[in-house]
Amino acid sequence: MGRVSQAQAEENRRRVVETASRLFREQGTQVSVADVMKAAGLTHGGFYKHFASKEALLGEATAHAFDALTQYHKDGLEQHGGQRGAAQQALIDTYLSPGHRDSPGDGCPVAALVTDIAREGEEHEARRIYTEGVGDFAEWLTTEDQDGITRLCTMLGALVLARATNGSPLSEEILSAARAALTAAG
Amino acid sequence: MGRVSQAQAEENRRRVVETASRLFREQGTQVSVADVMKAAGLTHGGFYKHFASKEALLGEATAHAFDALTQYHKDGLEQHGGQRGAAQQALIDTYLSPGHRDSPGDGCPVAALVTDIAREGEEHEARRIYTEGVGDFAEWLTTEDQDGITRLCTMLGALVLARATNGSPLSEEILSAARAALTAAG
DNA sequence: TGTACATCAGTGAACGCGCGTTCACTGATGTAC
DNA sequence: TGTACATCAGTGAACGCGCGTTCACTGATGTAC
Repeated sequence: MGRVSQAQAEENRRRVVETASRLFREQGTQVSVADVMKAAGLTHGGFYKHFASKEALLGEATAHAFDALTQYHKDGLEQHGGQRGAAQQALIDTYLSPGHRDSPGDGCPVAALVTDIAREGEEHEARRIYTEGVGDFAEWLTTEDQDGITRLCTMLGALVLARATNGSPLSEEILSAARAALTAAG
Repeated sequence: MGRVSQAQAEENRRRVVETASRLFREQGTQVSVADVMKAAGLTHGGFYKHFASKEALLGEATAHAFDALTQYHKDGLEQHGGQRGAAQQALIDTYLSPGHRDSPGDGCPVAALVTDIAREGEEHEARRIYTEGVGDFAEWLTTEDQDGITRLCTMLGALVLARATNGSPLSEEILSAARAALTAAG
């Protein structure tokens, strides 16, 4: 295959970032460059025409996932006619659903990347974006009565625990216990 | 070096498991067999005299960490003269301290291994032990008024989030917000 | 208690493999006239 | 609008390296007499 149009190249790049964003959340950041490129329908050699390094891709993939999260929050608010409380409750129910537990690839990046980010150096671009995203999410969850940070901790803790115990009845118990707690105190 | 006494061999094996238990919690399960052996003061070649595979080591290392957790709970209860509420409150304060955040290697295995375990197959020994450990921990945290599962979710969520945002002021905010919430609702 | 020898914990080189990254090459695209 | 040529996105082989695992070897330990 020879040269490809600028529009096609741009589209390919976008698809690589999107694919990486999904695979990193699904399988962790140790997914290989070759795996990402293959899943995006390309060969691995061309990777460095678009990105300086795998680290740079992680930065962009993280940013992409958090942009999607922000958009998701906006859409949710709009769907509930701007009623914050209703949008929050809907988010909580979706967040703590078996569906979200079973598809980390297009789910919450705060939960999916939490351990990988903790192990990256503090100066990493992905970590800066992550920290900012956590702050935004917590703010979004804040109510008159309840601290958003604590609510986020409970939601995220429940999701990652439900994933780690998936296959055991305990996994469902975790999701419903957290859902009940966040709904009652809401 | 030639053969080593049975007592020495047993001691070496114990040290490998202990070292692995620490390194897996600190850096994740992708720590290499060679790294573990080196940190235990041995060369990597002898590893397979003691363990069938790296997976088997992960199983034993996970079991070791959860045994230590159980012991920690028992000790805590004893130190507070068998008063469950006081022991729980002391645990929560330690759990959500910067000290625990900064030393995952000898900290809670539920938090340190959560993502790695989620990515292991459901039939893995380490996962069985992990799930059992989560159930025990949740039971230990239960009070008359509050569900232990939810409390565990909040604690664990706060700890992993504080680790991922470490270096930012948000990290300390997360710890103190969760501490306040878990103390007030006790 | 001493002696002869089998055992086996630990060593370090080696195995095939996949990693992140580089590079010479291809040939359609983009551009200068 | 057509033609000639430079550009460069994508390919696939190759790089050095570290991985999990294997193996021939060493020599102190454990045991049989």
